Amino acid sequence: MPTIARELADLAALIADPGRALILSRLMDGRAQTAGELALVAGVTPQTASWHLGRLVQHALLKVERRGPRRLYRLATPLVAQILEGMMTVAVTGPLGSRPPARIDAAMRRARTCYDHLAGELGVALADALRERDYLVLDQEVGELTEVGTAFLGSFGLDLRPSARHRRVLCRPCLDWSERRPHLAGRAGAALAELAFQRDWIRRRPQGRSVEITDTGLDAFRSLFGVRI
Amino acid sequence: MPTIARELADLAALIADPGRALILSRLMDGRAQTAGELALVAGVTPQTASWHLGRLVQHALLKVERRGPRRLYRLATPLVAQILEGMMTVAVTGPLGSRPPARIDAAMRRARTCYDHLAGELGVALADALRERDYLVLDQEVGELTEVGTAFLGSFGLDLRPSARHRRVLCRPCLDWSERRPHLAGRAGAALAELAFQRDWIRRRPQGRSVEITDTGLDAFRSLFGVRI
DNA sequence: GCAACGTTTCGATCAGGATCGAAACGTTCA
DNA sequence: TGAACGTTTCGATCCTGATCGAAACGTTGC
Repeated sequence: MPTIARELADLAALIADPGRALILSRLMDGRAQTAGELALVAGVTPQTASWHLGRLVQHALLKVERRGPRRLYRLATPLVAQILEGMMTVAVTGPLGSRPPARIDAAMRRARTCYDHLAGELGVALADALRERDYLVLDQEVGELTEVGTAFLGSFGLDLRPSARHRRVLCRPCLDWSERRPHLAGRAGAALAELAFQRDWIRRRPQGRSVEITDTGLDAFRSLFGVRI
Repeated sequence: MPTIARELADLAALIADPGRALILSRLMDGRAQTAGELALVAGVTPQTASWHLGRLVQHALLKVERRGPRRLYRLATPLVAQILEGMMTVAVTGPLGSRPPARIDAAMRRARTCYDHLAGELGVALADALRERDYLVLDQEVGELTEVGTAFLGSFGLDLRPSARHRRVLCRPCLDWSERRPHLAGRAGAALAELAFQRDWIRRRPQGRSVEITDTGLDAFRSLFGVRI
């Protein structure tokens, strides 16, 4: 009877080291980083980081790709990001009565990417706004884009019509760990985030996965989507 | 920037101990167990188990309830079960090339409960059968009961009409870690599992969360649902 | 109130793994 | 080919946390 519990414990042990958790958290935007950069993120020497990265690759949480003399590490699959995000939600719910928002980084709470879509106050406010206009139906477990919603997003050039070609689901809720309410994920969430980057409404910060909302972005989110933020 | 990663690491450390993982795994059927029973499950002395249980309660993974001289422990919320289930999926995907099914307990793989619904070969086959008859649409991220499906399940006395009263979602996919394909969760999955217990199609085994499929159960699943198992 | 039982607290011990210095490896570029 | 750089391997050290014996605690039932 033990085996699956053992696998669970082994996986958890892999995430349980503060340095490795920092590395995983850093890679949750889906981008790749070199071993040296990740050593800085984890706050350890390169040789220690190498040991950690080796373990993460060996257990298939990360995959590595050689780019010249350096090695680029990234999350092995989107599923890994999704599980880590879920764990963060549980982690923050934490000790009863909760002490959560206080200890959370302000920039991360404001706006960040969650693998390929938007999260944080911005992500949740965007989902709320779309819902208020009846573009979207979304609760903690399921989500659906309405016809007017599809048309509305289509007016920005996003093709979100259901299609057999795409294996990926159109619209899915993703529980936001900092806001504790769902934001928009799936193909629709990813397309919206991509649009925001392209129009310079948001910009990636040099490190970390928090993003900066530009002035034009703030205007756009408010006037075009009715976001209250 | 570090804080959320730190929370993640702390949570993972909590699950990373083999004994605690066994305890959590044991409680994933949603039922409560006494401290003494859980000590046996974890394979440690009562005082060690007490130390583990204390940590799990302190970090809000478990909640405890006093029943006379003994204390009953159970998972704090369904979200905890959901996350653990997700972690198991990632854990089993594990090392490239995979060595998964071999090390997994046969009874668990055959049929088990996943908090409140059915999982394992039985759970996945049931979802497949419902899908083949166009009662259900289900992929890895979203699920929906069709009108004929709602009517079909209604003929067993299950009231699965959408309702504002129920906060809980009707139908949701849950990735099965042993089969690596989605099975049916949400209100519909829970109702179906309850039906199966009531009609004695399946029985809980004394310990663990695997279930036994009775002879009448096997007949019922095959003839009534078209399950190939 | 006392005895019995399940459970927790305390204290000491022990082990696994994270860490870094030193050195080797492998790739790129001159 | 040799030098420079990023990265990994090796070896030794150190520290956190899991473990159990012993004892205390709290509840129930007589």
